[in-house]
Amino acid sequence: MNREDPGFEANHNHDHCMESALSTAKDLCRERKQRLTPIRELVLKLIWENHQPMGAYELLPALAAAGFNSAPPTIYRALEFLQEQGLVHRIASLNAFIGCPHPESPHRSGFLICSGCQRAVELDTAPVHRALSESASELGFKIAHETVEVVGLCADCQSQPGETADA
Amino acid sequence: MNREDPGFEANHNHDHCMESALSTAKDLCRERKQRLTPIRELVLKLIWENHQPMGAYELLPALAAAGFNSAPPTIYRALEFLQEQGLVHRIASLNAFIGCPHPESPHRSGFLICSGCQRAVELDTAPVHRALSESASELGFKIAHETVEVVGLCADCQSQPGETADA
DNA sequence: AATCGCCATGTTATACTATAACAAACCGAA
DNA sequence: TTCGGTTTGTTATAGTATAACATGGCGATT
Ligand SMILES: [Zn+2]
Ligand SMILES: [Zn+2]
Ligand SMILES: [Zn+2]
Ligand SMILES: [Zn+2]
Repeated sequence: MNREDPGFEANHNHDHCMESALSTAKDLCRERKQRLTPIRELVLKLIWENHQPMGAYELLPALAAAGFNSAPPTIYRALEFLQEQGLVHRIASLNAFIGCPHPESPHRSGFLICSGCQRAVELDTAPVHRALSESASELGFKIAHETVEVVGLCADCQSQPGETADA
Repeated sequence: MNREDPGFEANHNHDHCMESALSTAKDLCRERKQRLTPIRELVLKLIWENHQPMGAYELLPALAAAGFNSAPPTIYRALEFLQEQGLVHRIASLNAFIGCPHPESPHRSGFLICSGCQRAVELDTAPVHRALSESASELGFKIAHETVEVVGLCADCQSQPGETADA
């Protein structure tokens, strides 16, 4: 546990990062008496391998290649399970799914999404949540769920020529 | 201009609210030399009439009823125009569109969405933006666009029996 | 070990959301 | 009036997600 979130750093140890996420997932599912079946584990692995938001249909070919059925319900069921366990999050503005770097406890999620390199990192949403809570409570609104997805350019991509900060 | 944003108040003057939005839209388009054609105006009217986020395909029948072609491109083109002019916003987490209460100038948008009555109100996102900017700048991330969509229960719906704050 | 029931997966079909591509009509400026 | 760009019509298709029911595997209980 307590893995590092590599953020937008391109040169972190990908393999370690992924293995660590999978191992944490196994531990958590065992603790919770949930079944991390081969399909579910494979989907989680694929998401971490790519290390960027992945569309459901992008994942299907790899499922087929691994010998599983690859009709849409297969992948959506796996994604549903992984989301319920907090192992992946859905990014609504991209129709895509990404691994959660700290699935041990449920939490509000928010993302910075780089339009240059397509990577996304999970934000600490506490400050955003405080701001939202304040606005909401003025209206007597009771928050149940927050979607916070910010598109822009990461530090690396800002220094690449040709990248502009358009969404 | 300077219309009131009725927020979650159920008993505001709907007709006035809608007429005002349409009249503002006409003014803005004239100023900008953009053409608020009958289809575009009708789509905007339908969105304001319902006064809640509307899916593209929910709007199509009314287009057909008004004698227009009602194939999907018709509605998406109108919505694209209205978004470009800032007259409507898209809510990604709902795949839906809603009228903007202050389209005079471009702005970041954010929404509180009531899961009880399906209404949505546009937030003042300045405080949220400050919080996001701070988090982003720590990572050297340059923000281009923010999606902020908060689901919960409005004050009215909290007092209705049977409503819970689940998203 | 056998049984039972639940959960997971397979399979087919379909709903829902959005865009591509090209033709025809319209509209406004020169 | 003519021209050229914009808007709309039309057909087709891409992309995202779920319904519904059958089948199979796994694990708890006996
Ligand atoms: Zn997370
Ligand atoms: Zn980047
Ligand atoms: Zn707005
Ligand atoms: Zn409400």
